[in-house]
Amino acid sequence: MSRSNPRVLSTLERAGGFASAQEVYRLMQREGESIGLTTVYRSLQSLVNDKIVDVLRRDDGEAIYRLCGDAHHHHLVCKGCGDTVEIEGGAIEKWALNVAKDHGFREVGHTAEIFGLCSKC
Amino acid sequence: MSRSNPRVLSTLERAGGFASAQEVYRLMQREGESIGLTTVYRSLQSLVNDKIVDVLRRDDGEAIYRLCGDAHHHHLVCKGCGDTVEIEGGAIEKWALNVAKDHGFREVGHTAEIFGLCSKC
DNA sequence: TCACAAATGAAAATGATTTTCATTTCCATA
DNA sequence: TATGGAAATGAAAATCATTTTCATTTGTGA
Ligand SMILES: [Zn+2]
Ligand SMILES: [Zn+2]
Ligand SMILES: [Zn+2]
Ligand SMILES: [Zn+2]
Repeated sequence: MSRSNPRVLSTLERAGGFASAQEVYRLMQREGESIGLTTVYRSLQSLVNDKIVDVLRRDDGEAIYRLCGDAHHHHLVCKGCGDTVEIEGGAIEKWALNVAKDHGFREVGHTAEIFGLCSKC
Repeated sequence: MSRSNPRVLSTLERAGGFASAQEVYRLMQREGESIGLTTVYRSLQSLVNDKIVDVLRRDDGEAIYRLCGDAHHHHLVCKGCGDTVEIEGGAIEKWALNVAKDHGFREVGHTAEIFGLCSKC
């Protein structure tokens, strides 16, 4: 296993929220950083192993990474215009933990998203 | 949009639990059915559109499909072995509705999934 | 300086999924 | 029954994220 290239972590921080390996790579290129795609993948994997970043999957299957420390939140998305509101998890956080615990699961995570039509649509 | 080939649904039933498109295809081949991989993919997509099957992602990103009861529910999935527990929404249903209403949204829906490591993993 | 391990990245390989497109199957209507 | 167009089919090619290979570079301690 190789160690993570610090510039990858720094770029993921700067990206804010979730970013895929490809996006991190493109972002670094755009900023003139010289790095190989392979190193981006290896670094992100390493950061996941070290539990410094979280990894999820987009609907299309692409892996997306995010700093674990980032404030956890969810989204309320308008199906019409795409407007998005960041919302606190609130009740759902406890619900997810309780359900998981009831079934003997550990290292628990969750995803949740609300969608509908906003007042303008 | 094409309609689902009924043999695909029948095979997915027989598979029990989750199966990927590739697995459904291999299973049909092994049973001597003549079908193209493309048709398997198209049929599964169509079944998802019609909400007859659920689709999730394995940790490696491969899409897996499964027959889904009509009742609205959520899933608790083991990241290790893929075991899945169907769970009632409970608290999350109200949470989603309330959050949406607070922001003036209507025609509200939501997605939620819990994942972790089961007691056997 | 030397030797050796770790890091790097270009290019090829992998593997799931999608797209293309020519062919076949259905089906309604004349 | 014949026929024309729509829908379904599937083989092959294309796509695209991710992994693997492997030769080269870099870092580090003796
Ligand atoms: Zn809107
Ligand atoms: Zn949450
Ligand atoms: Zn498990
Ligand atoms: Zn629900």
